[in-house]
Amino acid sequence: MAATSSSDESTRRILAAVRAIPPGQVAGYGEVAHRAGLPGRARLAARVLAGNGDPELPWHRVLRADGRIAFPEGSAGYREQCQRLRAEGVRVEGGRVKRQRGPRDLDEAVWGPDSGA
DNA sequence: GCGCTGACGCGAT
DNA sequence: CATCGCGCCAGCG
Repeated sequence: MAATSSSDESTRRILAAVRAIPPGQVAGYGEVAHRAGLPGRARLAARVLAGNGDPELPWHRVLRADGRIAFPEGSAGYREQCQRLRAEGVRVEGGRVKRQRGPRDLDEAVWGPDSGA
């Protein structure tokens, strides 16, 4: 068998982390990368999503650390991601994703109450 | 072999 | 809260 390239391995892990994101919930690129065992490789996660080929991959649940859509406003990807998130019950305002639960505890509220619990 | 760009992150201003 | 700059790695010309 072909040698398991670290890059492919990392890619596989990142995709798995993205698939692990439950509906109605979102995660940041850095968060996904961290879950994949690649802390600090947020850019790599983005690269993977950009080159993915899985229609079932919930890439739309992946946003920037600020909770903002990674795509430029008005872009096709932006609209699609925004629409998909709304379809899952995610509140999107001005390209910013806000959770439905209204806890103002940033530490707990940022990316999911059960994310790290 | 080299430099630029990019679905990023975080600290500082 | 918005903006700027630096650091990070990987693909591409």
